[in-house]
Amino acid sequence: MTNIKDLAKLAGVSVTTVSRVLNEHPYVSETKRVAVLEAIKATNYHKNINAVHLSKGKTLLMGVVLPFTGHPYFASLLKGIARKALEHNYKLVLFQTDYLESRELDALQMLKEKQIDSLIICSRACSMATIEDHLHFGPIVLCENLKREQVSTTFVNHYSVFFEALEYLYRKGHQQIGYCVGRRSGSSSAKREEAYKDFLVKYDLHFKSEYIMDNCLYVEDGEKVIKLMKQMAEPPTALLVTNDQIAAGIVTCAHNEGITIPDDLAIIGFDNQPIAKMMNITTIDIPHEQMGENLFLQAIGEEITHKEIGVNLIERGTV
Amino acid sequence: MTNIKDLAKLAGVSVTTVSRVLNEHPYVSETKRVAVLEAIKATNYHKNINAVHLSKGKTLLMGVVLPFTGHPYFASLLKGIARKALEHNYKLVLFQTDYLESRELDALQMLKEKQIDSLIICSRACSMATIEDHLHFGPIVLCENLKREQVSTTFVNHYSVFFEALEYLYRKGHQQIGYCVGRRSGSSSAKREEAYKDFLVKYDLHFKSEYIMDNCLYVEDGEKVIKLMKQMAEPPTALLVTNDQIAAGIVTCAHNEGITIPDDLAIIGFDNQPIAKMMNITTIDIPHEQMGENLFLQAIGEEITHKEIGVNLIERGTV
DNA sequence: TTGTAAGCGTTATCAG
DNA sequence: CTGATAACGCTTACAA
Repeated sequence: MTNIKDLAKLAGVSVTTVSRVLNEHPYVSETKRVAVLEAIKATNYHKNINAVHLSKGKTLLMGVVLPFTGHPYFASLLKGIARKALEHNYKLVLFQTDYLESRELDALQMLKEKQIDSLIICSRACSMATIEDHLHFGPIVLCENLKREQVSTTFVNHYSVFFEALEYLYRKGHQQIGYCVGRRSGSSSAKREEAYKDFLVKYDLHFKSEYIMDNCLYVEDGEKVIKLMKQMAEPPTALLVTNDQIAAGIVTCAHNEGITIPDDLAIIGFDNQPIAKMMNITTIDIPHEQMGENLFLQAIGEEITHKEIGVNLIERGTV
Repeated sequence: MTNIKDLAKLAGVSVTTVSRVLNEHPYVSETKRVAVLEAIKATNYHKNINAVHLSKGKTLLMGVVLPFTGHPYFASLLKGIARKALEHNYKLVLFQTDYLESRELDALQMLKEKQIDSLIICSRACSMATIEDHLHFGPIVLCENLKREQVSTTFVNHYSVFFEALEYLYRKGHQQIGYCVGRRSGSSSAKREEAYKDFLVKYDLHFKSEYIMDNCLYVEDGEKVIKLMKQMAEPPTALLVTNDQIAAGIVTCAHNEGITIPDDLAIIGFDNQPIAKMMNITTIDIPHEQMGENLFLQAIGEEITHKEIGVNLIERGTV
């Protein structure tokens, strides 16, 4: 494997000069430049990037922490991040955590060890204290509604979005409203639960814990939701479903079970995915790719910022 | 940022000794070990991994090239790869190519520059010649039906799988069979087209180019397929759909359009995704995660191997 | 415009 | 068991 020193010898110049043409610095005479270029061709030379990293203390590698890539929510986020990464010449190192804290710690460790320059955590499992402990090794950005001094965030205000959606359903005549989330212990779900309870108080409705359905992630979970509802003495007349995939599963399954939508059951999905359009599902459009882009930009930016992303209700046929 | 030299000074030993305790070598006296360990605690020391990489010439980083992560096929592959990566202490660098050759070249470049030890290409856009040019920089493994001397592969025999599926439909009485693929120019699709044509010849049926529908990737493409079929004078009575998502879209859409399944139209999906089970779609089970695992193992293995993965027809209600 | 030489932080070799 | 010292391959003052 030929290196910069060999090149120098071959071209009859110093390593510095070689480095200069490699990095397109000015102040290299045309003659020498050509000589070096020829040596490069002749030897099929290419840099050892690890040496560059060591020397510069930077890697142009960004870590991305997410529980799984298969879920459309994270896939969209990732798409936005990847787009900006490409533009800015960064590569992405993926950490699929399955919500295991240990995997998140792996990522934090790589930040420590300087193998990645910065870290985007799309969904956090570890404590904020742990995050803060690692902050001085490099920028960490989060995708949640938080406004700490030292951490940039991009987020949707799940509280107000949820509250408004609930009021929308209330105005449409619903008083028994349930909802499905992916992971009730997550920070977004906490905000949603808060909104839900405040909504109930405001309209003097009472809380039924069975109306909150947890662990809904994929289309097939729609079946589970319908089953749960059939077991209820007084099932909800409307459902907020935090992802269109599950909303689609519910709609399909309801159909098989002879439940009419929206008459027997109204549905509002989230994300405005293509499937929602196809199945004419009322949904809340959330620009995930744009969020991903913003996360990336924050991760390479100097200042700490907090960006709230706006959402948009798309009225279709399920309410 | 404290380094190994500082530690040595602090603990009153040589850098070599520090390195030894860091890497858990034997032959270090308990006294010195403890001294070093204490120095590590005291300084909150952590290795600079880039120096390790440079020194060792290895990174424990594996590149993964795929067009997009949102698609369930690639997501499953990635899941399998990630699982094994975790086990073997590798991290993954993601290259989302959108089938752009230039992005694939980025990955190849990183292999050259030793930033990644090896490369898994889940779906190839560049030529085999390009691949072969990079082979001596590190192992490259492919996910396609190919048996070259120097490249390991894990694959499904799309020719025979398709052929058998076609014969299955034929036995069920279908003579007008169409099919949908994601990317007709891909190597798997080429095999499928071959099988399709051979099937037609064998049973003396004639070829209709409109029966091959390209660019079907997501659920929503089901709508497109139904539209296309409605424009045909003589639409197919059965469809092979290379992904369950699209099959699901077709089933849903057909329903809306008053097309009865399987009477008016029979459907076989591919992949055996949960949605297929939920919607009772006959499908061909392909163990993608297992493929991903195998790809990873090949990428870190010494020898070149070629592994064909078996598939399994799941008979349900759409044929 | 060019080159020398000192880092960057480890690991590996080899002699003791 | 221990420690000098030479790699690893590149960047970057600094001097010329």
